Amino acid sequence: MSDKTNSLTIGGLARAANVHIETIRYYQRRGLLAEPQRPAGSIRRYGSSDIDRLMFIKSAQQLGFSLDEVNDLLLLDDGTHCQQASALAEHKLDDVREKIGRLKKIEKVLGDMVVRCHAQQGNITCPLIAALHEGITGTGKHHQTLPGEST
Amino acid sequence: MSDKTNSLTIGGLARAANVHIETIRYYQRRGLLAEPQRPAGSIRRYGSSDIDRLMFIKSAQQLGFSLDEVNDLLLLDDGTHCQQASALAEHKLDDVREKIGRLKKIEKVLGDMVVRCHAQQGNITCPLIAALHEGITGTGKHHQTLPGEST
DNA sequence: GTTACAACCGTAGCCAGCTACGGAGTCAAA
DNA sequence: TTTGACTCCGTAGCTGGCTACGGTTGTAAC
Repeated sequence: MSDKTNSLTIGGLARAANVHIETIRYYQRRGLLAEPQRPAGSIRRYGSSDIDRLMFIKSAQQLGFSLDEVNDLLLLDDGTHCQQASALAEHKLDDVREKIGRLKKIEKVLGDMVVRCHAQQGNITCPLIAALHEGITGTGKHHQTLPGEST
Repeated sequence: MSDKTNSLTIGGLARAANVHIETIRYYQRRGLLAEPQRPAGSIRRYGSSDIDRLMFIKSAQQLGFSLDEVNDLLLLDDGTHCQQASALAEHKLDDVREKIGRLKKIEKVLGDMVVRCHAQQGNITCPLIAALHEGITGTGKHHQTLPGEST
């Protein structure tokens, strides 16, 4: 898991991978990143493989994978499990497309409201406020009992 | 704020508005919903205006407004502040469009990866895993120090 | 050898939006 | 009048991904 030049301190690793020290610790606690042995009362040292791994994690996160999902991807890290890896990606792609779909519905509703507001400038009843009272339909999932659902 | 028929208990209001009792309490603590007076050692009663208000909140939430933003909208609830209200909606519309844009970039990257995985079935190095190692660019905001940023 | 900066480590806090718990009080029906 | 369901209220916990704190130990430069 580590190369021959494990010379970085945790601070050096953080700078090299452009993450916070506490993020590294957090990933170690989550099991995403190994904690190197401490050589007899000394401090831990890190190498370029740790930088790579952090970059991998960050890349996957940018694509919308949660840390749990990143963990799954890391298990397929040897590159010989292409089917499983692409299945994860396809699943994520579905998620992303569903989110886009919901956001587009929201975009339409909001856009229509704004247009109506601009058209009715001066009118006493605001179409936007009125619409909120009447209830919005068709913006996708009910948010009722679905916390963590972000727009 | 309340009509003549304040007859609902909090449980009845929750059923009528299709929210959890604890959600109502939470909104009261947040100041989104008034707490009716308790008539001398009795329990609180709610009316249809409270149902309306809950529906308003839920509608706005479905459009992606945070509870703080919903609070702002509720201040414009008399319908005579159409400009301010539509300004909030336009701002939200910008947010939504930005999110759509970022998700579309992610969709493209993920989609390309999946296609390449399917094309290279059997190859030893998985294109997806390789891409994650090489780093992803152009998927929008850096997630570095931006928690709460959801895909 | 001292000083100042890092690393280590466990634990607590942050954000939003709830959700749960527990003990006490209230209400309505039998 | 008792029973059982409901309300009240404060407070704690949950999710995910960090971020911060504070006391102790290690390290490197002068």
